[in-house]
Amino acid sequence: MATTIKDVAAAAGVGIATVSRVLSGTGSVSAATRERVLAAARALDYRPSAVGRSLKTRRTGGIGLVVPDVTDPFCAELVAGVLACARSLGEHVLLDAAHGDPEREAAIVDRLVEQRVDGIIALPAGDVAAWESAVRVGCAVVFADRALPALPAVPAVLADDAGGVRALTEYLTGLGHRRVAYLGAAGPGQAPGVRERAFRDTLAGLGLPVHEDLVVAARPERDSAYAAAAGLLQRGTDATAVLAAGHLLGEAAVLVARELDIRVPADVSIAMVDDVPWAELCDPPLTAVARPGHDMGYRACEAVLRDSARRGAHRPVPLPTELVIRGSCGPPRGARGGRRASGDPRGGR
Amino acid sequence: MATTIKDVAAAAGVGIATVSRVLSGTGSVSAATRERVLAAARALDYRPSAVGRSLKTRRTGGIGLVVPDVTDPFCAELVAGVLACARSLGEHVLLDAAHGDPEREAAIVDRLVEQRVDGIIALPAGDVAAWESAVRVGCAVVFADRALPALPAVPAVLADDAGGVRALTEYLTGLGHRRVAYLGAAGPGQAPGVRERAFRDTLAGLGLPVHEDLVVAARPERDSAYAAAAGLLQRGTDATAVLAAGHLLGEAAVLVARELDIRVPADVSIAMVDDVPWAELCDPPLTAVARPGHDMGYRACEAVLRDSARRGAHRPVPLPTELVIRGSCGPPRGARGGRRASGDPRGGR
DNA sequence: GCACAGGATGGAAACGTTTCCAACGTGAGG
DNA sequence: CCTCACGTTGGAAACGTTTCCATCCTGTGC
Repeated sequence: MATTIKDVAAAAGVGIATVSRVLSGTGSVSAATRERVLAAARALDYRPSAVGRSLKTRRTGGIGLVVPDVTDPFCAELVAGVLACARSLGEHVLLDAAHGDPEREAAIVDRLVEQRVDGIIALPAGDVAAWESAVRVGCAVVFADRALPALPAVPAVLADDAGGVRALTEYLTGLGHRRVAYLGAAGPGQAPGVRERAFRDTLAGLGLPVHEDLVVAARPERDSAYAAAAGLLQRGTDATAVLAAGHLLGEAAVLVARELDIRVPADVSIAMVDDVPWAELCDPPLTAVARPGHDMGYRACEAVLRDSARRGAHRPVPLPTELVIRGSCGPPRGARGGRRASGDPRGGR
Repeated sequence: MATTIKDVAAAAGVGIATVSRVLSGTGSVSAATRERVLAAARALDYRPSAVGRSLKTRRTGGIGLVVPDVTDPFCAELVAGVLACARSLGEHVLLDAAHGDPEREAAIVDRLVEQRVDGIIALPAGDVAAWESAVRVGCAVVFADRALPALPAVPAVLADDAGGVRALTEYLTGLGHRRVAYLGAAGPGQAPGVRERAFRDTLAGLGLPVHEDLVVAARPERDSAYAAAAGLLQRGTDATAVLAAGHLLGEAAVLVARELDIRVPADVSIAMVDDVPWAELCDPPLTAVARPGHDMGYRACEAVLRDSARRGAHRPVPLPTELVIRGSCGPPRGARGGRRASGDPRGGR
């Protein structure tokens, strides 16, 4: 059915080795033969089969990409970066979404290994065993955006989240806020993430107390984020600013504030990590920490191919973030009216 | 280096055919042998090679997906749908972005054909030749979201864009608008798209005139959209409502309106096609026509695999859209006699 | 006790490439 | 005129599977 190199060889009246040489450009062939082969290939609509080639060359030219969710703007940006790099390096990309489910992630990784991708890039959900086994069978793996502490040997391309949160915390406190809420902390049983730690450390470094009641736990999912934001903003608005640890948290904060008729930034300032497109569209535009998603994807792709060439030169320098100041943050309410931020009651509106 | 089926066979003391039978579950093997093989496979960390298998079975289990841009929320939604279906059908997905460039698209399609994907799903950019050649060599192709008029033989999964625009147009005129602008028309030399045609037809059907000066051309790209929106809204605001033909156009309209201090919906109503997440976040929340991106992706994936089983049963029924009414549209300014903006039936906050 | 059915098993071919290696001119240098 | 080098060329092996087919063995029915 499908035409193979053999058909082309027969049609051109040459051996298959010659066809291969012509089409791959290697070796030497006379100009006349080359023309004949090319003509035959064109006439027969011949498309070389990558699977035959891959079997022989032991390289598929594919790289696997595992993200939590393609519809997440940050993930999408990162995917775009990987795509861009892959294209420029002549590779293609196998994409799948794990949706935060380690089991699903394990299944995806297994499949990618079976497919013999040249390398895998992942925003890991946490299935340590699957990743271990992947690297054990010799698959190049690079993490992006976040790493797995249990697997320090796997290179990771990270953003300077801590620096971003620090800049944001300093900015808010610099505006006069003394009761800054942190939305998106780790749950009771879990270890705090880098962002939460940066938040706490920055406040501590500034000699300011961390109000534990303002550090609220939330997973980066819409319902969890919304519930947490509602819980935070409903109970008398004693926080004068909210630092959302991710764009889903920020979205929730904006939504809840609007529903509760809390004015931004007059009543409460809001800022978040991740400068997604809608940050500029909402009213007022949201101040955010931009993380270089595209760049991270691009670099992860470079790294995974470099690594697949077996030169494991880790470059653990985190990529810089940028604080993008828009209109959603101002001085704490009452700061200009004589009422000091310290004993600020829940006067509200 | 990598362990193959031969190694497993040797380790288990059986033939490779037996290993294959055990691992693929076909044929009959004694329980004892099965255990021995399984143990050997586990001990050796054996991962069957999909490329070997694909070569023999002539199916790769991969499907190609070509979109304009992964960072576009609608595309991302569609990709997610394809991913979901592919997963449930045991396939994997090769993704690439053409960025509206036919040449790039052709290169991507060529590569996917080389990779011997079981089928290709695409939001085509327009490279007719590449698609023709792909179907000629026997590759199953399904278009999604838009079709290529030059290739009527390729099945397409479409949304009822015309119905959506009609609903939106009727809604706006129903609010009393007589000067509705259409943002995102085809350029001078090009044929109008389905949406523009639906807009015109609906007005005509209502016995209302189409104001040609309010039908402004724009490509669905940020700069083009912004320029068009600025051009439209700056020249005295003679339009009382803007129908944006896509979310990028809608975004531009919102941004320009804010910069020009045009109140929405008091001064001008804005609505758009594509109910992307930020529509709910902006202020006021944007009325939009929701198109089932996820569903379209899912169905396109089903169709392409059905089709690859060579049963080309086209189902050209367009998927329904839904008009999601939020706060960005109200009666035209001055409709109530004075300049009263409050008392809108649709309170835009 | 013997033929036969049928389950279990291994050998080998095939899938479509790439690439090593041998063979075959053919022209040049001795 | 012979040899040697070199550019061209084709055969064949290898890559890792699946699967057809033949073989072997164990019961079973007569």
